Amino acid sequence: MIADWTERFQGTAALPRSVRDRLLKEARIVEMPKGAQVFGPANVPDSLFFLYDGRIRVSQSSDTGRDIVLYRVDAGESCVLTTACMLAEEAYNAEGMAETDITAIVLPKLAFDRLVAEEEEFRKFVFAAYSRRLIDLLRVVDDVAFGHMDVRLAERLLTLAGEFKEISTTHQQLASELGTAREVVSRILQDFQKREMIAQSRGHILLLDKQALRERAASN
Amino acid sequence: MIADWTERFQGTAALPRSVRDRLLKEARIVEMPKGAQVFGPANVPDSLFFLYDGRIRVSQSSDTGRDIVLYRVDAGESCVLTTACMLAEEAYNAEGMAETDITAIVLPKLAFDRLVAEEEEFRKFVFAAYSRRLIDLLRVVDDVAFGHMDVRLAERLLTLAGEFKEISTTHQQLASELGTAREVVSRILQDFQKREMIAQSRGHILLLDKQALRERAASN
DNA sequence: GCATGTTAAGTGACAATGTCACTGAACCCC
DNA sequence: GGGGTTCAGTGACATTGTCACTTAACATGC
Repeated sequence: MIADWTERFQGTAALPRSVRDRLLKEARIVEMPKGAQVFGPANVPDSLFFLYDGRIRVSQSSDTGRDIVLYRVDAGESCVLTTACMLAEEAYNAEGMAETDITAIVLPKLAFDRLVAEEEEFRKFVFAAYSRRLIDLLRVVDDVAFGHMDVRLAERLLTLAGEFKEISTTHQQLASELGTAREVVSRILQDFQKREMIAQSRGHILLLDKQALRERAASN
Repeated sequence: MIADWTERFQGTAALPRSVRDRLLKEARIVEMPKGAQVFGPANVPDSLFFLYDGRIRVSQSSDTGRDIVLYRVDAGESCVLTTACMLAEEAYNAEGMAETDITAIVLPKLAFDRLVAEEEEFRKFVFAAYSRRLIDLLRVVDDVAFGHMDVRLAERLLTLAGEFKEISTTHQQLASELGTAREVVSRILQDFQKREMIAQSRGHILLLDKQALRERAASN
């Protein structure tokens, strides 16, 4: 069904045919349905994880029931947080959740080690993945510590909408994106509505004035 | 002055003598005074950085003038954020600041690459360093997004004091540790003072009741 | 259709934190 | 010991978080 997944990743596509053939033998292909927990506190992986298709949302939960999204893993990327936690063997309360149906490549630790040692391209790929996530997290820290909620929400609405004008999501889900409470999201969305930047109905938000949202997202 | 720095790092102490001798030739030893900026937005490093002696505080600044401490690099650790940013070649506004006089080992990227490729021990060391920092940042996100300020402050006071009872720091510096405003720190410290958990004088805080502080740090 | 249960969203009061403009106190240096 | 500088205290107010609740929309079974 997947002819040759090594095509898909920057870190593997450039490798010699022989190495790729070996990888195809060593790795398992795993499919999971939308909504499945890919990894989590009760589910620490012992292998390396490369996302072939779909999208994973990595979030952190507090004991008080609030969540915050740390970053998303897209197709073609590796999920280094699993790697990190595997290597550090430390507890953590981050969770990876399949946001769509996903197909992933699971590479045993041993094969991963050999690849990192032997193949510079792959090594670059892995380090770049780590760096990317570190920088993602720096951004999250910056937002949470210093950002204003209306700005962050406007930004997130635009991101979630992409090229479309409508988002299917609840206030609670948006709150979990940003690490805040539902009531706060409701308040701000009401304000946006009053200003005719958006229209709302149960479970849906229509972005009426993306330009205004962009301005809000860029301010302060 | 430094006989053989390769003794000092987990990633290098276990290497064969020949490799370590080569490293001693390839790396430079750098000393910086307390207060110096080790790296920063205007000062992106092009080499790898291992801290031989001293301590570095890595913090992030907002445009509004507030700061937050992300983590500290202690002697024997590497500073992977520089690595990350070097590799990602992305802008970032984190800053490394020498908290004491420091002595560091600066390894050219090429030598680093070779070492990662050839030496498993070193590779483990580097990955562990990355993982550690990722997890440090997860902790920061958790604290900032979900933690209460009094709890975080109590915790930080205990950490900064270590085994001692007195801390020499200003309210402003504490605020910069936690990513909040000086006034907030002042308010909470006044409360601590009223409860006789601490005593204050200009530039100094005396921890009178560490047990109470520990309880506060553990609560909520 | 309609009753009923469930989930989503709205509301008001209050607490915690962030921001601003200012005052007062401690220290430093000549 | 006067004058400047840094540190800390203060009150007013804005934003955000928390709580307890109400109201509205949808889903389901009858």
